[in-house]
Amino acid sequence: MSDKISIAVIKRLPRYYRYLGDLLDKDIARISSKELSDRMGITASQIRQDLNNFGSFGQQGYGYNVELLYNEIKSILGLDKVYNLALIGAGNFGQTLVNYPNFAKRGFNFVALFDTNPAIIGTKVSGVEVFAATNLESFLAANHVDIVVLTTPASAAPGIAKTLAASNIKGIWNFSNSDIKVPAHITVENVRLTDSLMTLSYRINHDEILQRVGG
Amino acid sequence: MSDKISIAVIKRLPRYYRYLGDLLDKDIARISSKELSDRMGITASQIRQDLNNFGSFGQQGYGYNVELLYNEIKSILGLDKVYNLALIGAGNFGQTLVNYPNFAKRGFNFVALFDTNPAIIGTKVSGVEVFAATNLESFLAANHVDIVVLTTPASAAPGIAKTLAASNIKGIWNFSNSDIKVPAHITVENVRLTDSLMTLSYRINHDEILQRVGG
DNA sequence: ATTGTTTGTTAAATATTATACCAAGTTGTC
DNA sequence: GACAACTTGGTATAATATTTAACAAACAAT
Repeated sequence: MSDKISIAVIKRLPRYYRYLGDLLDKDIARISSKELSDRMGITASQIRQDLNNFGSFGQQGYGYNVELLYNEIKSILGLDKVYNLALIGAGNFGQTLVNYPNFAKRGFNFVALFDTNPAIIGTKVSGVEVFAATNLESFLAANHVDIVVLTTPASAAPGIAKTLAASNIKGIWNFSNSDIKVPAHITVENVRLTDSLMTLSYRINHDEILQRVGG
Repeated sequence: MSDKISIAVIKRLPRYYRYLGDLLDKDIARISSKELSDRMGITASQIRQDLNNFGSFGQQGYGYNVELLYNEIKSILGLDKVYNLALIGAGNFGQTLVNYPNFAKRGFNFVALFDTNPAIIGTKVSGVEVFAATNLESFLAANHVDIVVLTTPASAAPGIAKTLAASNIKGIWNFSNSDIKVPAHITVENVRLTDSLMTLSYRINHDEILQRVGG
């Protein structure tokens, strides 16, 4: 079942999840792969194949029960669980993430923030305290943290990565523009805003019509 | 030359650019594909093949001149130009982007912000004025804007997309969680933070060691 | 001159991704 | 309850993309 699912499939799951959520909101109870195909601009065949990586959720002659499939994908994505997040780098950008209500709504709860700036250490952001970065190691040792959100300048990232490597966190959501190295048991998900903007810049200047939904 | 470059190659360019910038900072004047390979964790063969999509920048027996290659990639990415940006949705997240100094440093200049919130219309963020969203269409008609940064809630996106479709902007940097539809002459680059977090969630729960640098 | 380096480029190998297909199970209708 | 219309699951196939290997040719260095 969970055997070598391609990364391309995994990256499509959140989009399926979003569309199914929309259908749920519209009280649509069932949907066929063909109908979903029309809405999403993906072939019905691919939709069925994607889903069948994880199990058989549909029924011949009927299609898929929207709510059931929604919950299946939710579970596949691990969104039926709750996660403790710690954020490192509580500047402008970091604070914006903490303030964003949708993460908490989905079970991603910030439990602590860390920074080196004395001006903000001791303050709270959305009710979450900002600690001195020097406390990071002991905090991670004493508290359960699943995911570290890294929003520091690139220069600070390697040092932090070393601390994280020795902790028992499970994942890093890395917004810093640095290739961080940690052991394989820690999963790193990179978000590279400047890279994304540069890619857009490239495509604007070389628009040989390779427009894709992936964008 | 600029014929059907694969998206995978394009997405590696910013990373090359970053590494070359680091080398420049360290006053390293030349580098071979082999050496770069060791630093970046990419095969030398791939590096050479990637670069040769755009021209012949190296020299046998010598390698690559760092500064020259850096500038070539800069030019390939279109970073030797200046772009006018308008941001729609000047909330927390939008303001953070406007305040981020690195974009301006790279030639991406915000010229106007738009929002529907009366409380912030008329104010300035980093010296850039916030206009009423109703003025968007006329502003785009009267001013040169290359890129629109879309940081609104998903619900607002389709309506805005319609306005943008009729404008002469070149690209959209879309942070809204919506699949926006515009004519092919407008390039859309999506940044999906929630999708990224969901992908991380999935990988944390199914870590079958498919750790990749792409992350 | 000669040796060692290193590129550019073609070719081969691999991997990935997407599509087509159809038997078999359901639904809904008459 | 039989029949027609749907629609899935799964396999097979096709298409595409990506990566690696290999090596002649060009250059550097001494």
